[in-house]
Amino acid sequence: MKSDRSAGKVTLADVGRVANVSAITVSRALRKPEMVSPKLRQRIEEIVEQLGYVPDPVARALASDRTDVIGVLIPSVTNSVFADVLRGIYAGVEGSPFSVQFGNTRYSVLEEERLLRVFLSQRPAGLIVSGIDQSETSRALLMQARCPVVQIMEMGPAPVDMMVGFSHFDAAYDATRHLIAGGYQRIAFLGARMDPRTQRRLEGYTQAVKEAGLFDEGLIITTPRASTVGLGCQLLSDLMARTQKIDAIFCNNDDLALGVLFECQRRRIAVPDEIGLCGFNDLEMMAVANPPITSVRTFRQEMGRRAVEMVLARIAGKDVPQPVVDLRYELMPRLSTRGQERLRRGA
Amino acid sequence: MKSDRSAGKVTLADVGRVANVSAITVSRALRKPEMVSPKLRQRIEEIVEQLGYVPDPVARALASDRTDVIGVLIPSVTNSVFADVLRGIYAGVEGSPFSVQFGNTRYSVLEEERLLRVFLSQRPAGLIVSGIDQSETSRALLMQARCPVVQIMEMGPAPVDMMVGFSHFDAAYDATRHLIAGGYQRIAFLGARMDPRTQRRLEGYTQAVKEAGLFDEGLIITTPRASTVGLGCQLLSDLMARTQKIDAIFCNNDDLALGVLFECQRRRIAVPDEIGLCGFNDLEMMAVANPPITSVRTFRQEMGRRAVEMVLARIAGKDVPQPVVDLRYELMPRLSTRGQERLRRGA
DNA sequence: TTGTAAGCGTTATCAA
DNA sequence: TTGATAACGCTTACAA
Repeated sequence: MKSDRSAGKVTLADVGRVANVSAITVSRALRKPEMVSPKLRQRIEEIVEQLGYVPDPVARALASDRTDVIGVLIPSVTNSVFADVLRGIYAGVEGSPFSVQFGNTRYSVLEEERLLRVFLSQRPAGLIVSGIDQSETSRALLMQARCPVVQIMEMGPAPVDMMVGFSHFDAAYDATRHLIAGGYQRIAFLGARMDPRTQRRLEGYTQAVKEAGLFDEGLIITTPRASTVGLGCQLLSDLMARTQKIDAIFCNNDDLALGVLFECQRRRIAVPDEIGLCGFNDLEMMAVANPPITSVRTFRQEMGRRAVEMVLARIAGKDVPQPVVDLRYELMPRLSTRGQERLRRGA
Repeated sequence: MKSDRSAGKVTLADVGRVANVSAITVSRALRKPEMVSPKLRQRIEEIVEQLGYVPDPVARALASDRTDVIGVLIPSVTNSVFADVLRGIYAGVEGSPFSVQFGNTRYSVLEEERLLRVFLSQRPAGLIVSGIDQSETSRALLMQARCPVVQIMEMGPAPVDMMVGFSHFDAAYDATRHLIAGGYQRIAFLGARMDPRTQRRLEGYTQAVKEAGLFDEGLIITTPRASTVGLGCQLLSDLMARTQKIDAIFCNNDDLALGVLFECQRRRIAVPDEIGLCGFNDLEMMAVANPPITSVRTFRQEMGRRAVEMVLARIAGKDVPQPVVDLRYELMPRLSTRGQERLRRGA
């Protein structure tokens, strides 16, 4: 007599009983069909169908010491950048037997460490973590992890295992070069949140303006606050209060850029004729804003998809020929940075 | 001798061995401290610390027939509305021993049903599902679920168990009344995605304009495509191609509204003087757009938080005095719908 | 307050 | 190709 705890639950043994075989044979018929004779296999499949047997992932996990869960650690659920990465990750596991478990580190290295311990104690099939700035301990935990690990969002010299991302430094450097090439001389930088990736973008900007002899610390405004459109408005106000002598603004992301655009509209500052404007990430709205806003396109969904692909390949025992993938970025020049050009052309 | 599968893993039995007690006592010391004598409890805690014992959730789940996982089924990971709900859900489980497992139904009732089966087979501690339009089967599955269930995002007459949301019909009705009260006569409706919630908003709009004798089917444009800012631009173009005789637009969400604003700017259509504009959800950017855009504020994070609270209360065996919570909405009138007023005042 | 015994549903191991 | 047995680490039920 079955205990009432397992009320109604159909088990491998139940199927086996009906099929007159042992539970393990049913298990094999489902997991490794080639190990069971075709005739028996078919019979078992029918009975499974008929009884409505559903494998129990918890029991499987305990017995086999592994799960079908890929752990994902990201610093934010609301930041649309990470929402896009998540979408890519979802697309990646789609159709596979694997599922995804997220952890929100809230930009905290310590919280990341804590979550990592929790995740690792749960025998993940794979681990995807954001960035390359883990704590020493986290890094050690990841190195010891008995599953594939992918670091996403950035490129770095010492991958824990696998890596897919792009250089935020280079991306910001190139965007700034674009502004300089367009004739802008007084290029401000607006940065929010200032997580490691934002920091690197600031470094890229700094290097570019320094090389061009255009560096001015007074043109850099940063805040630890999370970026929003409203913050973009405010940072522009702060900037204008500080100095009127700017002719371009590089925003560390598109939310800020949109806010800057709105605030410019309100202040009757012409974009791009008086101020050039460049965002980062190339959110969908950038291309249809008025004017369309120059941005740096990043491949966020692709990043998630590739990370999952790499994990799955490794799990499948396949060789991953390219364990470090640089997805690059693409500068999307639009009207918002054509001010100097137009002026020169006498527009 | 321990098998090598459990390499290095510290178990309850290990702790018990060192403490000279049985495994079950250690288990109790950790889960129900009041059942173990203070002295022993403290000794056990020390040894746990010292040995670095971490409870194994998989084994616990198998033995106790329940997990600490709250399943969440949402139709989209990218839609910022659901991203906000997720944030609320995260905030809700924060600090509790519970974790969250998401499933993305991609607006498909069938996919929802499939995921529901998967989730239910995993003994969730609770279930949070979106909307009230589950399939018959899903509904039956939910009714049978041996865990608390919360439907979020909407209000409806027959909750499966608990419910927290608001009436999309009422919200849209009130927003449309606001436009009518402002003197607008030819009010268009722009709708994307057309999921059940959007449909109900369309119904609310329809009722309001019909009551006012302002209904005109030609003013309604809908598309199954997902809403984006770019789509807002395009729908405005479609609308203008169809008729010039409109003086206000109610967009079924803020993305569309923003696109409409940009497109109006491009076409030199003055908002609000020529066309009034109202969005839905009141995303952060609405308040800082140029002009600020009227919208209907919805309490998305709050919805997630409350849903989790209700689940946790029920798990804790507490009575949930209010199993159906209507979070309402708030009309946020802004400059974008003051056109007719201003005209009347001769502005 | 503590312990014993018996599972939970599956898979690994070894044997037939 | 199939099966018997023993885990996996924990908790429930019952006993002391």
